[in-house]
Amino acid sequence: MLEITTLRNEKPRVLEGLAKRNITDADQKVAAVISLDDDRKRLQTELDDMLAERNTLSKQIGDLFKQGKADEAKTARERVGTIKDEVAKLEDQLRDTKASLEEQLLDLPNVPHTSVPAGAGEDDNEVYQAHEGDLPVLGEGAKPHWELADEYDIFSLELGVKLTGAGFPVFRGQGARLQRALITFFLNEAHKAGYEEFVPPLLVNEDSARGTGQLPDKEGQMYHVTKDELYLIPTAEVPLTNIFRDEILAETDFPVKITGFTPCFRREAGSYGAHVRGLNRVHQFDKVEIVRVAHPDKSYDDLMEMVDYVGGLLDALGLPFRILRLCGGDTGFVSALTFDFEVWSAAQQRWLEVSSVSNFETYQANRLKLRYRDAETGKTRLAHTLNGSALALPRIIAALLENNQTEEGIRVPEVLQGLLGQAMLVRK
RNA sequence: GGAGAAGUGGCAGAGCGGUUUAAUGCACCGGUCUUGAAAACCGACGUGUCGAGAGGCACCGGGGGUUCGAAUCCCUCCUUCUCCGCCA
Repeated sequence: MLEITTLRNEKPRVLEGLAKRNITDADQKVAAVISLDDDRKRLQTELDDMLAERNTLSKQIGDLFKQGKADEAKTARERVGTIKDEVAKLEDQLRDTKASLEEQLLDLPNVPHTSVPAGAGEDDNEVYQAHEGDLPVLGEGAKPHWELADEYDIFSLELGVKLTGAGFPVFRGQGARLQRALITFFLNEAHKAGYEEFVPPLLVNEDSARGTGQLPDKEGQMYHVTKDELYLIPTAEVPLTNIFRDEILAETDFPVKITGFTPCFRREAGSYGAHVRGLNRVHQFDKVEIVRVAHPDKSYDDLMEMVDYVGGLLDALGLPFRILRLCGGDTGFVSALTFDFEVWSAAQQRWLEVSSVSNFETYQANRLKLRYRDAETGKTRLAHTLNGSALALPRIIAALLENNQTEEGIRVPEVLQGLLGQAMLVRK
């Protein structure tokens, strides 16, 4: 959620930014928010004045009774009676105003960073860095990962259908161990890079889903356990970031760097066909996430550090990848700047997104009430939140299987060999 | 799942219808004293909101109600603790 003071004080920047998201009526929307906020202030002041008078009179009534002046007390009491009606009326108006204010504020996405290019969709994203090396060229008979999965007993989608439904892969044998090796590798690296590891709950309450912005907008994305009013997390970002909900940090607490491995659950009814075959898009997948809470002056340094870190992971795995700076039309609603990481999937001959690293500036923090105390002024200010996948497993596995297939078997990246206990995946 | 108790400022802990704008202690911060530190003393010491400011208003687990007036009474939900049951 954007801050109203930002809308008021930095309106040109806000409008310019929203234009990059192709929001045509941003001007009216911002004006409407400000006008509602004016109403809110006016109502608040009127209400406060009423309450102040009521408080004074109530105190007087007490005194008058003590002094035995019952008549005067009665007059005052009548006056309070009329105030009460006023108060009720004002409270209703204020509640309604606040509700529509919030509704309209939620309708505004984050203001993109100045470096975000304008653009309509994914075709307008900018290649920020290419780490492609020489894209691997596969020989005759190279197979996509879903065929390799059968041949090598890596995972089974059919079994997942039997147990649960479409989009729930069942990893087995060396595939299951490969998965575990990747998780361990990612967590070990995060630990080395100074991220504190958490094992968070996989179900969160409504407040948490609201805090990171999944609610009310993206309700359909999450599995909802209605009996207990809980949501299965679509990403570890939700529990990890909500750790800091309603917190006030000291400047000395920065930098906050945490990580966690969780399964992620996404309902998104995707399209069908080659795009979603195999592990390309599933309802449940494993991911290691890194989250940061940053000082506003430092958050973009932190973002670039995260980008370098994620790139390092892909280098270590020997996967060709590129980094995209998302354009305004493709940048997520709550993000100010997002870098997507895509690995080359050699058999499918296409790029697969494996990570998204974003700075949300104060957009999430405003929702979360995540603040820090400015050491100089002693005032509280909203902190910046950032997160990134490091990394999402299924597409990494897809690329590893495809890119590393040989006549003899599938080569395991060196950094995983010790964890897996084998240097090659072998046919069943 | 059943029975009982409790949720107050960073922590501890009073207050149980109107001198509470929440006592007091500890912690933290500033100062005096000191070569330095400790101790002692003085001061400041929650969050949000409206206001240029003075100051006002709201918040005592969440929500609702009673009352001229609620931290205090009532209802409801949540959480924690104790006991019982079930259980990896």
